[in-house]
Amino acid sequence: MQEDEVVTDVRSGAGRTPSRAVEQALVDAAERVLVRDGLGAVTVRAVATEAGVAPMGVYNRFGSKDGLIAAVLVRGFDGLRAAVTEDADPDPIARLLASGRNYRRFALAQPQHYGAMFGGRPLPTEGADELVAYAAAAFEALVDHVRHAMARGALREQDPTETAQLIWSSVHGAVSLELGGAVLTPDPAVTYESLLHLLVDGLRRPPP
Amino acid sequence: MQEDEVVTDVRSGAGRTPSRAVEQALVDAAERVLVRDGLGAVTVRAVATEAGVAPMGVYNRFGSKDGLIAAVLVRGFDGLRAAVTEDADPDPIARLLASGRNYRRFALAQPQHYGAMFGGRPLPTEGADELVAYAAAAFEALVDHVRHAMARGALREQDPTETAQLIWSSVHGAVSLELGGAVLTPDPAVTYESLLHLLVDGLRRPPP
DNA sequence: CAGAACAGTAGGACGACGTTATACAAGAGG
DNA sequence: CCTCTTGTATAACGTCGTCCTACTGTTCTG
Repeated sequence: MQEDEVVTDVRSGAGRTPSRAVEQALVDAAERVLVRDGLGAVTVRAVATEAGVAPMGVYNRFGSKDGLIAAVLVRGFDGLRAAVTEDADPDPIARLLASGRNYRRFALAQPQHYGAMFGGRPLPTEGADELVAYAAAAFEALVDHVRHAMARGALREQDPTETAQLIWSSVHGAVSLELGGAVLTPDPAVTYESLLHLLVDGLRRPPP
Repeated sequence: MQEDEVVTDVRSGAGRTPSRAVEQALVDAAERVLVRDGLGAVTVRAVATEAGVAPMGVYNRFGSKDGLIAAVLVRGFDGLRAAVTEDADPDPIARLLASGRNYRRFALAQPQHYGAMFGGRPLPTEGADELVAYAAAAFEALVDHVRHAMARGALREQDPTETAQLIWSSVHGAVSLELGGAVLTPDPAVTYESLLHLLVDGLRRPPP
């Protein structure tokens, strides 16, 4: 934790520290436990057992339980960014709609990840910088789509961050409520689709 | 827990059980601890100490820690309903906008409550019925505003629940992200105002 | 090639948590 | 007056996150 230890060379994989594999195994195990048993079941002992290492390994590698969870959430944010980025339809509006649908699909497919990413209150302090960077990258992907749409004249020109924030707020709220079982309409998918169209229609460039 | 014990009469307040006061004291204490130290600090022992009773009182009165927290959240949802209901401007659109602003004001004024109401994942099982009822009442207040606006011809006619769900999703998402420090625009209040207008404009009855 | 220095591991221990079991005090019914 | 129910208080159990101590294997120096 003091300062970066300069590793002179990489040693072709399993050289200096044979424990980079342990690091990977711990994150894998934590992710498995998270998906299988929920965030509450992600305990240091359970993850260490699942990974086949001693509980102390968590503290050697990640500093604390929060550091380990942060490593898992980094993967989550990266997956979210990938979901938002894929299906880059050339048509700007189609691309935005696809991003919104993929956002929801990701959240419903990885509800435990999504809940831990946005529901768990105090974001882990350990490894928070990396976490924020990955979260910002996911948001930036959305901003890029907005910029693309504005450049093509498909969305009203204004600060892209402002517009992206509006979209993210609405989309996150809808997904968050749906995961919490608080969507009271008969078909959440239909309501979500209405929301997406409400957003893009409202943000469209008004006809000349 | 078996079945409803029929209390023959009310006994003018402090009759049969002198512990209704203890119940009140525990909820008050839990609320104080929640506001002062956050949800994580709401432990059975801490609340009992704050209320000046033994930890067992929590289990006698509420069955579990979750039951106690549910009692606190009932107050929270009631406050949220009150916030959404107040300022019932006769103009439907003004009323909707005021509700949205009051919703955010409530969340920012009671961030710990709001976080526990929507952020804490497994909603407490104990007293869940009452909790759901109060949450539904808050949502129903919004549905009423939407119905009022539709009846006056200010909003496009469709299922009011559907429309209210759209509004709630967006508003909750914005507030939730703001409480989590994830609003990346310079002035969250301005962005929130944009969101409110985007919603009401998009839901307005199109000109004839 | 031998010994020193050291990062990483293993296991147990500490305090705090939610919860439960056991023993005790106080008011209602006969 | 005795009994029985009801609620309280104390102490304990198991698990959690975290830390301390002893130990092992590797890496560098001579």
